[in-house]
Amino acid sequence: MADDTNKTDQSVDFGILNTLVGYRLRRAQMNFFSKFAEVCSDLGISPGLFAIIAIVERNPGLTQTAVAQALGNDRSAMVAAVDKLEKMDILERRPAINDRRSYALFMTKKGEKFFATLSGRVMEHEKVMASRLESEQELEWLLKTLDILSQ
Amino acid sequence: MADDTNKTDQSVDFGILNTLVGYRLRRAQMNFFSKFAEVCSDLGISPGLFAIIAIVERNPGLTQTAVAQALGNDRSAMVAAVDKLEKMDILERRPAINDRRSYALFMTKKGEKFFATLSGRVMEHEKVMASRLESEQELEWLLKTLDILSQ
DNA sequence: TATTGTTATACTCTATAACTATA
DNA sequence: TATAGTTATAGAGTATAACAATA
Repeated sequence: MADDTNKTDQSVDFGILNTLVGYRLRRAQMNFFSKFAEVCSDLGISPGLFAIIAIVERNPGLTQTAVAQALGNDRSAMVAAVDKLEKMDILERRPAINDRRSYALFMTKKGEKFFATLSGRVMEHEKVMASRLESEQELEWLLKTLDILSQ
Repeated sequence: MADDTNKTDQSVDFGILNTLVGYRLRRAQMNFFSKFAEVCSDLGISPGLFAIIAIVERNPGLTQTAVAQALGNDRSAMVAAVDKLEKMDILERRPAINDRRSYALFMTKKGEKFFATLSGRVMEHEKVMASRLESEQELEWLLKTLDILSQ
């Protein structure tokens, strides 16, 4: 099977890719996403939905558009997401009191409990990954660095 | 417009998201991808296509499946990608000499020049982003850390 | 039996444009 | 005029299953 005519997978040279932050970011993020799926897919929650819940839980009363802007998503993508979360009885739309065009988003009681379970699992996974780093200081440095590269 | 009934975007509390490496990775990677698009979309190259070219350029003769495995993609996704790159006269399929099932991938002459232009642009963008870091040492540390988190 | 390239398919994510009702 | 939510739509990316040719 292996010969010296066609290269085998083991000896692949990644060349410039090894020096690119962009490529390494992609690999690391893909790994985090697949681990997230292992931990949370049975609850029907994707990373994107988790982010929405986390924002609403901390900022009750935000409109759909405000949540979208905070997360860097498009308004239109919020509709199906909030529809799903409302059907799952995790959060609910209430008419905004001062603007009849918009809805304000709030957690349900079940949603609060659900988020506690969910964030527990996510933080557990984060701790496992963070344990690969050398110190708490290194984790803080990584978070700060990723934030600098996000703008 | 702004009032104290519904929160405005400026005051959004990201809560747990601020502590999650997974979320920060996503934001940073989205930023890198949109910058990559600004720099390379006029050449018709996405980050995924760039990675394929970079691997073939450094490892001429690899099969489609070998490239897919190296990049963590599925075989089936390679077909359309290689079709496109072949139509762009960047790389070419040649029958593998010892296995009539598979093709070996090679750069064309035009592809070599194209890749030089392309990687020049990408590295320029990388330098701009890396200049936000405090030192060359910090960049090395970031690349190493992202690699650790990719497995 | 297993593997390569391929096709078909489907599902998610994302982005755009247009509509309505309100502001 | 501008904005919020919505709908329709289209594109990219990704994953699975199955098939023919070949190992």
